[in-house]
Amino acid sequence: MLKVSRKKQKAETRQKIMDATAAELASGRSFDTLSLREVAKLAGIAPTSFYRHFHDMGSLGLALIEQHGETLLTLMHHVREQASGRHSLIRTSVETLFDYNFANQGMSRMILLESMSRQSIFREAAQTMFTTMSRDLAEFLVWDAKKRGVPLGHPQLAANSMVAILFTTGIALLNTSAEDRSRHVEAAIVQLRMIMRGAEAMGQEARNHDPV
Amino acid sequence: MLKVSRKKQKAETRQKIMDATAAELASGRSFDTLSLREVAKLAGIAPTSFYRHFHDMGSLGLALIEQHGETLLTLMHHVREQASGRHSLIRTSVETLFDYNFANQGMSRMILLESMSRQSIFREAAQTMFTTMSRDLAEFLVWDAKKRGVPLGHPQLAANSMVAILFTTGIALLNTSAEDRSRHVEAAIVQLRMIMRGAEAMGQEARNHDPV
DNA sequence: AATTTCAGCGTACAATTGTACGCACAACTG
DNA sequence: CAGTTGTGCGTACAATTGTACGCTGAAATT
Repeated sequence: MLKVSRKKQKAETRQKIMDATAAELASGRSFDTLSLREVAKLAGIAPTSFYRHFHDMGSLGLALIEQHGETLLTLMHHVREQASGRHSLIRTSVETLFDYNFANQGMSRMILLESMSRQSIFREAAQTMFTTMSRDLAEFLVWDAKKRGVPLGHPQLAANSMVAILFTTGIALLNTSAEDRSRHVEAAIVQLRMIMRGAEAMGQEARNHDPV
Repeated sequence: MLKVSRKKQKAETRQKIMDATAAELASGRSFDTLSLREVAKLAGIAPTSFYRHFHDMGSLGLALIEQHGETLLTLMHHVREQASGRHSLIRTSVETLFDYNFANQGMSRMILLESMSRQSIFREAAQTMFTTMSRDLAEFLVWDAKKRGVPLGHPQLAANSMVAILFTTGIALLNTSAEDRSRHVEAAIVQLRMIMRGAEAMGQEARNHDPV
C-alpha cells in the first residue's frame, strides 16, 4: 500500500495537533490561554477540522498528559534497570529526569501547573501521574535499602519529598541560564541525599526504640 | 471629615478590585483566563473605570503578588518570635502557614503557579518572594542549630527543600477533603523533620571529616 | 464663588472566540 | 464499479474581548 490509509492519515493529523500544541506550550504559553482556533492554525488545519480529532480543548489536554506520563514512567524504569549496581543511582536518575524535562519543557510545566490548579479537568490526571511516580520510587527505595541492609524510616514520605524536589527544581531549571544549570543540578542531588540521610536516621531511631 | 475624600475613595475602589480578583482566584479560576471586563463586573465598576486604577491586568497581578508576599513574610516572623522557646517550632510554623494558605487560597495558588510559568511577567515577582522566604528560613535554621549546639550541613539547601515541601503540600491541601487534611499536615511535619535529620547527619559527617 | 481636576460611566468598534451547517472529494465497502 | 463513509474546508453568527473617546458631576483648588 503506497496510498496512505485513512486511519494512518487521521492518526498523523492527530499527532500533528498534539505536537503543535506541545511546541507552543514549550515556548511559554499556558494551556488555557490557547484557543482552539490557534491550535488549528498551528497544526495547519481548518478550525472546524479540529473536531474530527478532539471533542474540545479539554480532551486534547488530557491526551497530552496521558501520553507524557506513560513515556516518563517507562523511562525511569529503564534507567533503574540499567543503572542498578552502579555507584550513583541518584545522580543518573536525576540527570535523566532533568534531561527529559528539558526536552519536553512545555508538557512538564503544564503537568506540574495543572496538578495544582483547582477546578481544572486536568488536575486528577496530573496528580495520578504524580502519585504513581512517588509510589514507584518508594517501592524502589525500600528494595534498595533492604539490599544495603539499612533500615529506612517513612519511605513513602521520603519519596514524596524527593518527587516534590525533583519536579520543582526540574521546572526551575527551565528558567535558568545554561551556566547556572549544573550548579542547580548538584544542589538537587545534595538535597535528595539529605533526605536519604534523614530517612536512614529515622529508621535507625525506630530500630533503637523498638528493637527486633 | 464626614465626606469621603477623593484619595480615600480611590483607594477603596482599588482594593475592591483586588479583593474581587482574589475571591475569583480562590474559587478556582486561573489568573490568565480572567478578563479585564470580568474583573470590572465583579468589582462593580464599568470596564473602562478599571484603567483609573491599573494600567492593565498585568499591573493588577503584580500588585496582588506584592501585597500577598509582604503579609506572609511578616506573619512568619511573628510566629517565630512568639513561638521561640516552645518545644515544636516546626509544627506551629507549618500550621500557621497552612492556615494562611487556606484563608488566601487564590493568591497562594497563583503565586506558586506563576513562579513556574515561563514568559509570565509575574514569574520574577513570585520567585523573589520564594527565595526571600527560603533565605529567611535558612538564616533562622542556622541560628537555631547554633543555639542547640548541633552542626548543620547545607542549611540553605535544607531550607530550599523545606520551602518546596511547604508550598507543594500547602497547595495540595487545598484540594483535599477536610478529614484527610490533618493527616497530610502530619505527613508534612514528618517530612520537614526528616530533612532536619538529614542536615544534622551531614553536619556531623563534615565535622568528623574536617575536625576543628 | 469660580475654576480645575478626575473617578466613573456609556457608547462604539475591530478582533477573536467557539461552533453550527453544508459541501467536496478521496478512501473505503460491498 | 456503484455506494457509503468520513476527513477537511469555507462560510456564518452570536459572544466576548481590550480599549478609544467624550461626557458628567462632585471633590479639590484657586
